Amino acid sequence: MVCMGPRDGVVSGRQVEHATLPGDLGDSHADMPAEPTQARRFGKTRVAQSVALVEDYAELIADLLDSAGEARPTDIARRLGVSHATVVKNVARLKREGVATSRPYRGVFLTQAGHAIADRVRARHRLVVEVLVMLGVPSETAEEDAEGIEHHVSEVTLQAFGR
Amino acid sequence: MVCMGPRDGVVSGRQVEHATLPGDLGDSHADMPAEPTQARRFGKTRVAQSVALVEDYAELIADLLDSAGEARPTDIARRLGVSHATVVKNVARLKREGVATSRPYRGVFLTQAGHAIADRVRARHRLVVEVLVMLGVPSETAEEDAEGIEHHVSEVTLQAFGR
DNA sequence: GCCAAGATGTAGCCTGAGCTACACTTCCGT
DNA sequence: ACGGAAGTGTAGCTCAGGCTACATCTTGGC
Repeated sequence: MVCMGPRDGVVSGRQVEHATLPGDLGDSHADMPAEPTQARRFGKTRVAQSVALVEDYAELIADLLDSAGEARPTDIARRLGVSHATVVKNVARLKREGVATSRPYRGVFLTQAGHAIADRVRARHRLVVEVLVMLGVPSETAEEDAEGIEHHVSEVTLQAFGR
Repeated sequence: MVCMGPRDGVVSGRQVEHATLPGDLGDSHADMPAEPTQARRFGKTRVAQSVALVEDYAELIADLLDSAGEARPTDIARRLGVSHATVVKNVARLKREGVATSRPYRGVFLTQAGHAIADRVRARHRLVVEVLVMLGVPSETAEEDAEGIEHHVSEVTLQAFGR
C-alpha cells in the first residue's frame, strides 16, 4: 500500500476536539445574513481530515526532498497511491495555506512553516512507532499502523509516550 | 513519513481486513473493461473512512441501547456532534449494509452483524484506552484519543496490546 | 535540433458526509 | 381530546478529495 496510510484514517466525529485549526465551527444559531456558509460549514470531521492531509503531504514532501533532492507530483502521487491530478490539486491547497511552494513543472518545496510541520510530524511518527515497537508490535506493522494513529495522538498523550 | 523506503507494492489498507461488512470495499485491481467507475471510484481513503463511520455508529448505538434502552437519532446526533439529518442519512447506510434496522419514528437497532461489530469495536476501544492509561496518559485524554486511534490499530497491534 | 515519451497542469464529474429548511409524527400536558 | 413541543424524515446544497480525459511543457536520445 504504499503508504497510504494516514489519510485513510481520520474521521468519525469524535476526536475533533484537539483539532488545532484556526477555523471555528461555531454554530448554535442558524442565521447570519452575510456569507453564512463558508466558515460554518467547516464543521466537525472535515477539520481533522484536513489536518491529516496537510501533515501527510508535508511529511512526504520533506522525505522526498531529503532522499531524492526533489519532490515531483508524480512521485508524491505514487507514494500516496493517488492520481497525480489529485496531488496537484492538494499541493495547490498547501500553497494556499502557506505550507508549500512550487512553480509550474518545477517540483514542490516546503516553506519554513512546511518544514516545521514536517519536522513535528516526523518526530511524532517516530515516537509512535517507537512506542508500538516497545509494546511488542513488529516494526513493519508498527510503521503501518503509526501512519493512521499519529494524526490522532494529542499533545498530552505524546508527552506520556515520551516517558 | 514513513512509509518510505523500499516497499511500495503492497496493497490493501490497514485494518480494512477485519471489516466484516457485507457491502462494498471491493477494488484492488485497477482495470476492468466494463463499468469502470462505480466500483473503482471507491478507491483509497474512502474505504477506511467508511469503515470508521460504521464502527462509530455501531458502537454508539450499542451504548445507547444498553444505557437508555433505545437509540434515537437525536441522541446519536448529539453524541456525535452532528445534525440529526446527518444521522438519519448515515443510519440509512447502516441499514443498507445490514448493520442496523429501524422503522420510521421508532428508533434504531442493531442487527446481529451490527452487534458483532459493536462488540468487537468496544473491546478494541477498551484495550486501546487501557494501554494508553498504562503508558501514563490521563484517563480522560486516553478516552478521547482512543476514539481517533482505535480505527487504525491493526489486528496484529491489537494482540500485542493484549499482552 | 527535433520529437516522442513522460511529467504536469487543467477541466469537469462523482461521492460521501455535513448542514439548513421545511414537512410530518409522536407524545405529553392540560 | 387536543394542541404544541420535540423528534423524525426529506429535499437540496456545499465542500473536500478522488478520478479520468485532455492539453501542455520538458527532456533525453538520435
